[in-house]
Amino acid sequence: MATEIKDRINLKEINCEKELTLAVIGGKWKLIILWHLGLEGTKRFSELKRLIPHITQKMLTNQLRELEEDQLVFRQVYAEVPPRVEYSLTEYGHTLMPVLRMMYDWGKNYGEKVIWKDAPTCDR
Amino acid sequence: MATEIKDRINLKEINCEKELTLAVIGGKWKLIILWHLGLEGTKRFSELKRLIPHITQKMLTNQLRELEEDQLVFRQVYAEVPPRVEYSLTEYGHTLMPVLRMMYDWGKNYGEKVIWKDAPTCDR
DNA sequence: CCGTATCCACGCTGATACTG
DNA sequence: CAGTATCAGCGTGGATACGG
Repeated sequence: MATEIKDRINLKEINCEKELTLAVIGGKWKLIILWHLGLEGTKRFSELKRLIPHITQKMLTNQLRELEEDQLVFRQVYAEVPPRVEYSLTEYGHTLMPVLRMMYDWGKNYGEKVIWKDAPTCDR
Repeated sequence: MATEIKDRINLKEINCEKELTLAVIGGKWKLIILWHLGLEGTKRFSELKRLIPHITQKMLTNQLRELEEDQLVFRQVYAEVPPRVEYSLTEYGHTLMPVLRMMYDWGKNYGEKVIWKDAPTCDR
């Protein structure tokens, strides 16, 4: 059974609304998932799996379910054989993109200036 | 012994620079700490402890150490009795504030529109 | 006042195998 | 193809006690 959204977020004992944001995007794989869906639009489950090689099937399902509960991701199931499921950002999900872009920029600069000279790069 | 910054961040297996940002601010108490230091300036250890009631001494120390290693927080020790230690944002730490403010705004709206009518409020 | 050290519980995550 | 189910490890964080 999927976790109730309030429960999952209450567990984090939110001190401030920033932490709500963190609770929602803080999952280990959520940023990449949101990034792909935001920039490239609708993706099938298997496409996401291929785009994020290191993720396990279990975690991809898990993270997508939570994002769906949090109303950032829309899940479209087609009653076909073989089954087809497509994921996309909800309207509200799109409002996160400026935040992610800012995090991207800051992280990029931080990597270059503070951590590595050869920071890892992701397609943008 | 404090964890080496690269080690701690490498453990997260960064896929993209956004996740670097997340690795740096993702600690359970780091957002509130950064927020207080960013808006209100220099704080003593005991002041932070009072401002963040639920945090344990161990975690406050821990989170501050990591923020210091990540070069976001500056730690000033005064050789006095009783000892006095003051924390403040580094110059680089200040560059995070726009990101935090954006997260604050998004989280606030998200709380109001999606989760609760009566979202928790933090001083701003 | 500002920490460190130790112990421990819990939840997140991964590996693996199975199903409609 | 797109999932569930189960089991196990390990890191994160909390409680508590002690130290300079």
